[in-house]
Order: sequence, then structure tokens, then C-alpha cells
Amino acid sequence: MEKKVLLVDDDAKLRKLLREYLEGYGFHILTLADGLSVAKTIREESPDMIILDIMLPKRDGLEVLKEIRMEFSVPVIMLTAKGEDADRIVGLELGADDYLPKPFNPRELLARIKAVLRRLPDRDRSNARRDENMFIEAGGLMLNKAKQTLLIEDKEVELSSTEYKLLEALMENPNRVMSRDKLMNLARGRDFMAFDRSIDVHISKLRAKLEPDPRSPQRIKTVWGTGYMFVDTL
Amino acid sequence: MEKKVLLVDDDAKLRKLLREYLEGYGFHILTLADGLSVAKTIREESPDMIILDIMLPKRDGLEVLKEIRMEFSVPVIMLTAKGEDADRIVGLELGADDYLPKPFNPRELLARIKAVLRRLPDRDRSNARRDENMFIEAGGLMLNKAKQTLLIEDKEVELSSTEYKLLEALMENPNRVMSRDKLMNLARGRDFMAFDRSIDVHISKLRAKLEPDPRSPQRIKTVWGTGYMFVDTL
DNA sequence: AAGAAGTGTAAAAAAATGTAAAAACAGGAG
DNA sequence: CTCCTGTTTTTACATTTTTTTACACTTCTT
Repeated sequence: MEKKVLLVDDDAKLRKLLREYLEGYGFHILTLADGLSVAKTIREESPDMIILDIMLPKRDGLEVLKEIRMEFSVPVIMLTAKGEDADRIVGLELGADDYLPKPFNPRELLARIKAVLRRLPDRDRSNARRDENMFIEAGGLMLNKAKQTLLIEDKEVELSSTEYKLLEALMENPNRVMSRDKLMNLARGRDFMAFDRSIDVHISKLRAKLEPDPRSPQRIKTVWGTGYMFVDTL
Repeated sequence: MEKKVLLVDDDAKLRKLLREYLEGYGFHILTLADGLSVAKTIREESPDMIILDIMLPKRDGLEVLKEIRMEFSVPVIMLTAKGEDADRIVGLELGADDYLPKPFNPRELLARIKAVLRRLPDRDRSNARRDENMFIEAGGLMLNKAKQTLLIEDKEVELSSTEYKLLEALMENPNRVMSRDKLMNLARGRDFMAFDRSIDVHISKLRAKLEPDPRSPQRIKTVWGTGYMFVDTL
């Protein structure tokens, strides 16, 4: 999954350089030139981590870090000017997860970003443990969460990863309308875009696999103008 | 509880300085002047963390780090000479928890020691050793940690060391999706790069060894767009 | 009923994964 | 040092899965 990184630095050239470098490694980069609207940006964008220069115009990086820590637990890597021991120490004590002395090699920043992200507990559902209840049963169907397969009248049907996650999202919310937006988020962890038909296509494929007669669906109903719904009372 | 720190550095003056400084903050310090007996010392003393100079006589610090990581999961902070970017990166990739460029302020080393210990789950000393259980059993397979072999229906299958570590990482997290990034880190101790296919190749080889029918894998599932998952309920 | 908006789905295009084979690497043995 | 051997990584292409496209069909609105 593509990680979102918020970079706060007043040096436009550095912003451009790092954006290009990190985007080349599959990160989505947001930038700010000063620390004034950091909290607002975090609230709106919820980045996965923050790169924060300690030397900022208008508002010192340590100030900003303190503000971030009051409200968020997002990991922060500080960029410090060379040899500013004191700043680094204060930064670490204020809860920075790491720091990197300027000037640095982008490769090293990348290594540190990955290290920080790696030691983060997984909170996204695709990485979560799947064995709480190994099965979801509803409407004559049994979904095997571990094996990503569907048992339908003693026949085991293979599902692709997306089909599985989509069906899981539907079966865990039976008799409730799920918007395409929600389904896209649960199944693929990304945003639903207007004109995006891929959910519909996956639904179509799921129906082919689990509906006795896909032309008049009994289990996955279309709720016109809204989304889809799994019906467990057959 | 007083923490035990093993300091490995050939500079006697530095050893004396740091010992006095850190003991003043309640640490118990062990020292070694070279890397020859590091593994033995860890086994005997199970320190809570290690400070390791990268420039050592007789045996390079990176060598020593590699050896430590083969056997222990104890946190390591590397001391590097100024500006040796490459070394720092290699160190992080080999599994160092942090590094500090020389010369440094003892206060800063203290801050980093505290940071590393803080983010570590409190595991007790006996746990510093990596292989407390010799076997992992799951889904009809038994992984022999000592011999790095796999027992599958009374047949013993040989695994290469990467295959072994990859399978270990998967089997220790059954029914949980493991990203390629995480797998690369656990199995090879380095960063996963986009376009890197080596994890996939190793998975393919593992499947050939442990799946009844490698073309429809039951034990190691692909989670499209995310990673792989070991399924323990067959 | 006609037009607009929403949905179904086959098929093409794009992206990710599977894997054989070549290349690069690592660790002895001589 | 070179050669040999086994391992890992990279490459290249096949295959699978997902997304987009295109158009038929349905439902809603007026």
C-alpha cells in the first residue's frame, strides 16, 4: 500500500528533490514550506509519517513537533543542521522517532523512513490477524477467512484477493447497504473515484460465483444510486 | 531496573569516559576492546543493548553486527566515523537499531540509548536469545529451527538459509498478511525496493517444496497487491 | 415516453505475480 | 589467486488479476 509522507521544509529545492526521489520509490508526498498549518494538514490528510525540518521560518520545528505530539502519534523524522547536538536531543526527548543531520544522502532518508514505518504496529486491516473468527457464515455461504475461499453447498470456490475482501466486507455487514466508496476502501484500501467501475465488475464476478442465477441476484442486491447489500435471509 | 549495556570499542579512553558517564545514569556497563568474543559475551551476560564501533581492529564492526543478528535480537547502536554514509546505510540494513556519527556528545548517546530501549517491548533477558523454541509447527508442517529443515509428513526437506528465514517469518505470523517489505527485512535484513522480485522467487521455491500442488497453493497464499500469508488451517 | 443517470458485463489494457534460466555473489578447496 | 559449488538476485517472459473501456440495459425524472 502506498504510504503518504508529509514533508515540511522551507527549502524549495530540497522539497523538489526529495519529492522526486521518494515518489520514485512509491511514496505519496505532501509538502509544506512552513509549520503554520501542519496540524490542519495532518487532520485532513492523515499522512503515515512526517519529515520535519528543525529550522523553519515563522515557527521553529521543535515547536511544531511539540504541537504534533499533543494531538497525534504519527511518526516524525527530524532534519537537523549539522552538529546541532542539543536540538537532536531535545527532538528525541519531545518524541521524534528519528533524526537525520543535514546534509544527508536521500538513500539514507529512505532507509530511515522504511525503518520507522516497519517498526510501526500494523493498524490497517489488510495486515491484521485473520483468525479471530475464521469463518463468516451467512445465507448458506461460508467464507473461510484464512484460505480466502467460499464454501457453497460443500463446494469450495476459489476467490481472488479482491473478490475475497469485497465479499468479506459485504458479509460482515449483512442486510446493510454498503456504498461503493466504503467497499473500495475496505477491499482495496484506496479512494473511490467517480467513473470508477471496478467495484461493479468485481460484484459481477462474485455474483457469477455465488448466485444460483446471476441475472436475478438473491444474495448480493443492488441498491440503486447507493451501493450493494448482502442479504442473509434466503 | 538497571539496564546492562555492552560497549565494544577499541579506544580505551572513550570506553572509560562512556563507562563513567553512563554509570552515572544508572546503567551497568560491560566493555570489549574488539569484536572477537562478542557473541560469547552476549550469551553469557545477555546485555539489554549493545554499542558497537564500526571501526574495529581484527574484525570489522559490520561483520560483528552480522554475527550478532544471526543469533540475537538485542538492539544495537553503531558508532560510525564522520560522514561514512555508506556504512550507516549498510548498518541499518543489517539490522542496527540506530547509529551515531563520531565524534558525539555523550548526552546524545544517552538520549539514543533511552530512545531505543523505550521503543522496545520489555522482553526479559532470557528472551534476548532468538531461538527459544526449537520448532514451529503449523498446518502439518514442522520447522526445525536448529537444523533449518522442514518436516513435512515425516519427510525432511532441506531449505536454504533464505528460504528458511522466509518460511520462519511466515509461520511465526500465521493467517496474517506479510508485506514483501516486512518479509525482506525479516529474511534478509535489508530494504525491499520496488521492482525487486527476489521475495517472489523464494516464495516460488518454497511452494515447490511444501505445497502438494504448487499451482494452487494452500499453505502460502498470495494476497494480491499486498504480500503473502501462511495459512495454518488446512 | 424520452432523456438522463446508474448499473451489468464482455473484452481490452494495465498491473502484479509466477517461474525458468541467466547472471552475480559467496564461501570454500586447491 | 583461480576454480568449483551452491545460493541469491536479476532478467525475461508467461500468466493471472485488476482496472478501464465500451456499449447494452435498467431505473429514475419530468
